[in-house]
Amino acid sequence: MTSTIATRGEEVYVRMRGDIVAGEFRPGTKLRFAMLTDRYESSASVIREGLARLVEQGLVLSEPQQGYRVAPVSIRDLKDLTLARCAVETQALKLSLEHGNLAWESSLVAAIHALERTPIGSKPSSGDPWPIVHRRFHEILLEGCPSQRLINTALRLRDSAALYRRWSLPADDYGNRDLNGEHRAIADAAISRDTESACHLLEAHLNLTARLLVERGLQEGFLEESEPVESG
Amino acid sequence: MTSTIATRGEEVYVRMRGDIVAGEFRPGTKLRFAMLTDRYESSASVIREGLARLVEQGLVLSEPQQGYRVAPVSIRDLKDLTLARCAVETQALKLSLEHGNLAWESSLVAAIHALERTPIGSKPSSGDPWPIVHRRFHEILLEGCPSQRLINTALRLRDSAALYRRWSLPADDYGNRDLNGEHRAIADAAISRDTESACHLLEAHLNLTARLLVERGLQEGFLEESEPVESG
DNA sequence: AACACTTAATATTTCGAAATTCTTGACGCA
DNA sequence: TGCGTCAAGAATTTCGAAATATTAAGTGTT
Repeated sequence: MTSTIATRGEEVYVRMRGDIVAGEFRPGTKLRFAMLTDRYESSASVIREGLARLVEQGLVLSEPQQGYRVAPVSIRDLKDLTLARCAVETQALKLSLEHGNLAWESSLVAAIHALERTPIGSKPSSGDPWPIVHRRFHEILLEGCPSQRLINTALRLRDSAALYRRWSLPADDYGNRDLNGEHRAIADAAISRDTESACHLLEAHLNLTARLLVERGLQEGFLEESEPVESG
Repeated sequence: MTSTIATRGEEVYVRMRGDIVAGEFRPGTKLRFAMLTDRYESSASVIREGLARLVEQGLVLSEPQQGYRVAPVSIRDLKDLTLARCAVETQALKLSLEHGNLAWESSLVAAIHALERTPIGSKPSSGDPWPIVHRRFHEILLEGCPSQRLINTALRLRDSAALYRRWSLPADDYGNRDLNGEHRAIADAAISRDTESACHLLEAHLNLTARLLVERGLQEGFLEESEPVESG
């Protein structure tokens, strides 16, 4: 099941990516080679290769001759990202509903079933299964789409958004929100092939998350309108 | 005007990318380090860094322990790509028409003016200005979109499509087609903020190109339904 | 001839150190 | 005190070679 990783570079890349998305490094922090070579037990060349890929995904920022840092978060960028996600995910969802076969429909039923029965973790922790089940649900939602590139684009944007979820939302705010209800509504619309409704519900779902993140982030004073340049 | 490039790695990346998009290397061909280090006068580490970024963009394929190769082309992938481009570009265009201001509108007028007056090159050559003006037109079309990420996504997909244009369409086929007319129609709809028409016209434009590429590619026997695994 | 095994050659991958650039802080001077 | 200069230190970037894996060739056996 667990695929063996062929090269050290690939392994380092996967681990770095996982650490960033999981929130091991705070957005905006400098990623020093001394630390990285120590942590991932590889030479600078290999680390650098992984960082290059992460830069391309927008998870890491490159500052020539000054190294790399975790992509900073900002309200401006969150709005930008949310707009892009709404655009891409609704289109992928539309195609998914139009082309998804019975097998896809069934896997979606399974996914919403599992999601509704997985308790929503109260605090961000690496052992919490909910984010994984949640991500899987949204992924399957799009999986009927015949364009793999479009699906990949959506998933990549989703991973960028994961940074915001991890860093600005104390998870007990989930309580104010009927997340299961939202997901159920989207799934039901999808299964009954109601493209119009499904897309609107998904868009509302994404926008609501973004709005809550902004409100919560502002309270914490963590998200800034302008991107931070310095950070200890 | 020409921005100085900060690191050798960045320069190598830009050159490799340009060479691939311009069609210096045939799709599917192996990119050997001996050749690359010689051509770009850099060590393997630097080359590898650039390749990692290109892999992330889908322009290059990585085969662990067996090196890298230029992304192969196939009809299946062209359809996948075209579907993704229609989805993303129409959404970006829609947002662009909704948010683009007068400055954007003016630059679009300038772009279509320049495009109509640039002769369409008859054969693929690096000195031909038309592809650049053409790309710029489509780029500006989207530039009113408030989400930079969405624009970037569209441009990245467009670059992947450039490989197909370069490798399967002998350019005299452009003659059968009123390209200027298509572009003019899109621009006019955009300027008069007719979102519906503009999106449909753009989608038709992209689909027609894809259809012609398939027809032409099949004639040449170059594009294959399945991706080639071997190539001398 | 066909196949398995071993060996040589070739290519990729990784490392550790050298080269380069940036950052820091002290010093001299207005 | 404030400011520019300059050296010392620290970090990034690049290289060239060592290590590892793959491919090709050769040898012997059936």
